[in-house]
Amino acid sequence: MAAAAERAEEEHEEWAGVTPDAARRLVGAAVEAFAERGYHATTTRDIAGRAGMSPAALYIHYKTKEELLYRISGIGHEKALRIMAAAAGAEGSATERLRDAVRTFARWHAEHHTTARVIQYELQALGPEHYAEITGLRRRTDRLLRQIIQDGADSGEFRADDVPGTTLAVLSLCVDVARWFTADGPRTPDEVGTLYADLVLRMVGAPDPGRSAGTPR
Amino acid sequence: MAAAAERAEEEHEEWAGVTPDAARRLVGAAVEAFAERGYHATTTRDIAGRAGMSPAALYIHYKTKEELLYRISGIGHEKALRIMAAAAGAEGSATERLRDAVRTFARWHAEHHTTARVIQYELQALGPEHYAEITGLRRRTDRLLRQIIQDGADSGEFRADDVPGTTLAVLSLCVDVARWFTADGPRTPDEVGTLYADLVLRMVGAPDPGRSAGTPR
DNA sequence: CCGGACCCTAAGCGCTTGCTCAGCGGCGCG
DNA sequence: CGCGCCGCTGAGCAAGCGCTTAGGGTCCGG
Repeated sequence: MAAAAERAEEEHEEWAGVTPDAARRLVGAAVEAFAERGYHATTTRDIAGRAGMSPAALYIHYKTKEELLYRISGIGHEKALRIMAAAAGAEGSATERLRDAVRTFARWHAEHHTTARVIQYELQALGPEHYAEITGLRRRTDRLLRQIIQDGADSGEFRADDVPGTTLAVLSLCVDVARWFTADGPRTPDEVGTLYADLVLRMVGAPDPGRSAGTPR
Repeated sequence: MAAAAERAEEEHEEWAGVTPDAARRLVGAAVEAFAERGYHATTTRDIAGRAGMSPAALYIHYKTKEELLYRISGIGHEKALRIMAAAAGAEGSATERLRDAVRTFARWHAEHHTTARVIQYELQALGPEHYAEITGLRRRTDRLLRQIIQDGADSGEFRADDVPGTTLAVLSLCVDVARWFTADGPRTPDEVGTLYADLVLRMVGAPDPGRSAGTPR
């Protein structure tokens, strides 16, 4: 029991904004459980147990199990949106911004693959109005990425005939990292990020730097 | 041939190998339900109801609900493997084989997105030994694709420093089609296949054939 | 007419689920 | 010290779950 509680708590303090302490422990425990077995296969007893408390304690901090998922999804998608926004709003060419966007976005999905798995693959378990709200966040992320690719296509840096389709593919690539990534795999989150950034830049037909011909920094 | 009955079940033609008729109807109903709500959120009563029979009838044809998922996963992954094998075993350059592999593999995931969603995203609900068996099929699919990319890298057609990583990314791209594709979206399965084939060929740095209306740098 | 093989159903069993509620213990404050 | 507050628990409820069982309708060879 105590071991389970400690393990839940040693997780990243990505939930630092959640108070009080018991509510935060519950979020951490729920993310772990949802990522492992999926929302519907996880019981409230399991979540409470991992957080080191009785099943009834969960309902002091959250009205329902679905509200827990909603809180997790909200925080996670807001974080993902901020990452994309930081890259999209930076100075630099479309190539530089796209590289940064894919690198950081894919890296986050690898590093926080448990959280990412929950927020990307358990969405359908949300109630209709919560689902709609979260979908709005995703659409904003999508628009930011699409604008980068559109900019590159307009300026001639990229060769993308189908900007929405290419955007979809890039986003799909990054998101799906959460499905296959494991901490004990051969790649670090950093490596996944740079690999994916390289692959995507070639996918959009960006000029190839540093490979055969050196480019001025 | 019971033409009328078969036409009524035309949605589920891909399960033609499943007999008797009631067992096939159950498979079709289960795929539909699993794809919509997920394995754990689907009840045996729902499956039986969609198939037009009582809950108890399910257990005449399948020992458990998990066995239904196992049958579905087996048939689906064997089909996916055959598609990949056909492309990998064809005559032609690595470029031609990769284009064909991605085009047909991605197209199948779009056209049969309900089945694909179940077999790719509900795997964890299988029991350990069934899971291991299905994972073996996936590994064979992976190897076939990796060999194509390796061939292209060896012959100099592709520029892929990280062959396993690139293989993972390509497979991930195609599989994830099942997650976002819907029949009422703007793209047909055929269009998804050709778009993805183009994107992947550029991703591996294949020489650019007479491109359409691209804007040369 | 029989008698069993084959499919199917109505009813329901044992269990787990999400969630509730009366009450308890330790803390801060008067 | 006494008292209220609040986070929490033990016990448990109604509902729904996967799955079982006893039996009924239909067809067929005899």
